[in-house]
Amino acid sequence: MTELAPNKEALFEAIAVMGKAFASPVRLELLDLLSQAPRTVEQLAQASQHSTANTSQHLQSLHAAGMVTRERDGIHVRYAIAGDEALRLWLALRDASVAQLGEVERAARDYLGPAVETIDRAELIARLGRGEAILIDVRPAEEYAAGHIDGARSIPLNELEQRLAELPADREVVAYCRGPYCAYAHEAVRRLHAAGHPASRLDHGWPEWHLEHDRNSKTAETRAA
Amino acid sequence: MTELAPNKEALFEAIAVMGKAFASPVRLELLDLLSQAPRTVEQLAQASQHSTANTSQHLQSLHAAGMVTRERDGIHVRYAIAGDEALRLWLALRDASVAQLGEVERAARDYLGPAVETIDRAELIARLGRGEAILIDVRPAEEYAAGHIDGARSIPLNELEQRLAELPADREVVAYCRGPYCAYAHEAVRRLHAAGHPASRLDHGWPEWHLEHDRNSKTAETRAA
DNA sequence: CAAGCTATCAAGCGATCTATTGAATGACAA
DNA sequence: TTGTCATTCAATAGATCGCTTGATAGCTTG
Repeated sequence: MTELAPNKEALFEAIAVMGKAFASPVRLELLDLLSQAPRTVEQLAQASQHSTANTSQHLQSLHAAGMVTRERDGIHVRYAIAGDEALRLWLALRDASVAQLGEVERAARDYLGPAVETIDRAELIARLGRGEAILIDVRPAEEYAAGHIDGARSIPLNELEQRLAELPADREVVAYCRGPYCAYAHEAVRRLHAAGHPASRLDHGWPEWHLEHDRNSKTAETRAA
Repeated sequence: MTELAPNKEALFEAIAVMGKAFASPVRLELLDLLSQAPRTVEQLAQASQHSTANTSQHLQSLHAAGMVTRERDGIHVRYAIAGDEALRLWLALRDASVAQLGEVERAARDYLGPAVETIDRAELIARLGRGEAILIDVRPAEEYAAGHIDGARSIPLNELEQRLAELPADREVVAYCRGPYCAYAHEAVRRLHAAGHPASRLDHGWPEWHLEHDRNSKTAETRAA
């Protein structure tokens, strides 16, 4: 057979750089945090419970793999996910893991606690249209500020009990958070039920919604560029 | 803030198992080979120029990550890509690498040689419909046997010169191979030009075509299941 | 310009990964 | 049963990775 492989290895080696980015739980956690909102190294270090130096090192791997962008902001360096393509890839890996590895699903179930009533995108839109429900974002306020579903109101999980009065008693509350494997919305629905308030959970988090909903506008952007 | 992270790590750790599968050039090469056709350990070891034991070890990582399936075939063990989801993920990672890392693209260009005329899916269908072109698959015969574009004829690259007579001189030849980063089709077009035959290259390989083309039937399958 | 803070760099140690070697398992055929 | 061959298991050295510590560079404020 004709020999056609002088540096085929180089090709796979280059792709493996990106693969390595996904090979560490720490980096995946950082990526997950960044898929909610841009953050500084310090914030990420604190959120992930690692030293600043170590966090910085992992962020550099992710940067080398093209998964995140880096930007000086005064005295800080702010990292963000590299774009919708990178976000899509991360979500695809996560979903593939869940689909193909049973372990992931078991780990998720242990972590999320008892099942709560869940509705999907179409059902949410229908209920909002009929004025039957109100939508709340139970993530931390900074993440809401960095991007949220149109029409949602920010009630971080740790403020939920004190702010129950803000929620009209006659309408169902739909809660969403970081994604299908984030426990915030599950927990919020359980607490609302405990307080006697009708509630359910949206099966998408902000990143999933963003990719799905802004697909048209984004592809238009890409086309223009 | 309410503490909600007893074993959140377990979740990322489980996802990282799949990530690790993509962290080694050797595993990526095996995955690439398997995305063309199922193969035994021995065949894979020979194709990738590694020892049998080493190849087997890497295949087990891929299996643990849920990326490949394993099946006894008499005295052999035949590995195959785990399904369209796994194939989709591999292609997504590869394409994302190419899009985001400049290095990959440079490595690819070095490897592929001078540019050749390339047409896309729609153009191929149009030309085939008008009877202007014939489509050839220049991959090894086993890969053609494991799956090929409907209507293509198998002419492995190393048999091309001897079989020029089979090609009608009045029709353009369109060649395809393993994918956009495989050199076979590029080389085939150059050789056909050298022999005075009009030729061009399809911008998709068999895996891409398969995912795109069989999408409808496959989602129907999934829905039925 | 000096102080104070954030992020990165550099070096080092332990843990993990990779490829090799040789032995063990499992299927087939005589 | 015995021999043979493909594959896997087990053990090992060498390389790489991951986290820590201490030093350095960059920006901002006084």
